[in-house]
Amino acid sequence: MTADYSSILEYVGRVITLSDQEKALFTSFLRYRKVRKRQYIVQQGAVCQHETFVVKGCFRAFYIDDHGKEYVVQFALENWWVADLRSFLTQTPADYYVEALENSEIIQIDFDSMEELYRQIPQFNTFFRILMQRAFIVLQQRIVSSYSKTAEERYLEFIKRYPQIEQRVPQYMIASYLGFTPEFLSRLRQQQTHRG
Amino acid sequence: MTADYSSILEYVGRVITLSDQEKALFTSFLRYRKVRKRQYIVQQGAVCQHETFVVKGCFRAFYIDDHGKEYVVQFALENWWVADLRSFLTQTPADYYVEALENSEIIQIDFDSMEELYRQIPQFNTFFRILMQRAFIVLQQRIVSSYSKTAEERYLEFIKRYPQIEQRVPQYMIASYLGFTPEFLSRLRQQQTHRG
DNA sequence: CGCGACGTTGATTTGCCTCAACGATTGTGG
DNA sequence: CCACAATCGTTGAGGCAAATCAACGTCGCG
Repeated sequence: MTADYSSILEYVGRVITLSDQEKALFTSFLRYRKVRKRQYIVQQGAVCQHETFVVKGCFRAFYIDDHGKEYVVQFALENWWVADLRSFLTQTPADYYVEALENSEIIQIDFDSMEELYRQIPQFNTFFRILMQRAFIVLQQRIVSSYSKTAEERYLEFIKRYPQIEQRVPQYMIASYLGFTPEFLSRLRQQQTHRG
Repeated sequence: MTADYSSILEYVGRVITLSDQEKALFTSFLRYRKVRKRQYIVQQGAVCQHETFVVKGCFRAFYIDDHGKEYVVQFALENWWVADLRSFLTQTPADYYVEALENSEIIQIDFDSMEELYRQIPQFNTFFRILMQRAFIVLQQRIVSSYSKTAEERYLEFIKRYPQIEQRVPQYMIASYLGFTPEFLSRLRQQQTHRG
């Protein structure tokens, strides 16, 4: 299999600057993988072993509650990161599943390599600090949204912000991500077409 | 005014190790302030100038929508950080207000000092990376909670997790933080006492 | 071709909201 | 030190957004 790290190097390079030597060291910690649709890369109850960078394809992280109901926590497309972060950082059993929604190609780094990476190239602290700050801001906005807006407003906001996702994942997962039922999303969409 | 930086140094020291010289440099970037109850340290529409560490007292960050309705985004008690992070990082107008709920004492660092701090003591990248990772995890759990649990469950979870907050802030702010109305919280509490 | 996954539609229910009125407490200025 | 206003919590009646449950259509895939 050809491990092409150009995408992640480009992505990292937009935030921090690495020498050729550092790039080589960085990629030596990485593992390139292909996973098939419906395959899980994290399982609820098992320790999340890797941080995952999506090169190609699509994933969802989701939670299953006591009643067996699914809640989509996050989608991850090209150039996004996905993991059960709490599980990864504390090396304890995961709360979420992470599942491939398409045949995908990913780049992974495990816990020990991550520690080593921070030690050998401290700039990655800066990189992930900035990444986490951005992710935090988005999550905060999502919470305010979920309390201050109607289901319809959140749906319109979503398809405007992530038009690519809408095309690629089943509607019931989008409904779950937005915090309502697939039936209700169906009705929203029907109203849309009758009006617009 | 006596600027006592021991609380923040202890807090930082739990995550990274600093030499005495670095501690001195760090505190030279900081500013100690007292603020009175009802005072705003961030205003919607104005650039958020500082990251704020709470030494003593209590704050809330909140959003006001087009209809004038308030949404509490975050509480901050002793040893917590608070800011409008997006506004601070991008130096653009804030979405949130941050208001003191008690007479408080805080430690602040402004944007330029923050940049300088990262440059002169790179370990602070590690510090804030870890801080943001933890905050991210908590926010993700809050989103799942808001979709998977009833108002009552979220309330019970909240008073169990943050018993100190319940004692110190008005109920209508807690209701807002949890995403429902003060009237509904009142009814929940009435049921509680009739049952327990 | 047949089955399972997904989306749609209808009827009914419910969790929580809105609006309004009313105590209780706190704080403040005369 | 009292009167008055403002703030906060409570309670009731009625309403609505979204959920639930169930049935049915359809498409893609083995």
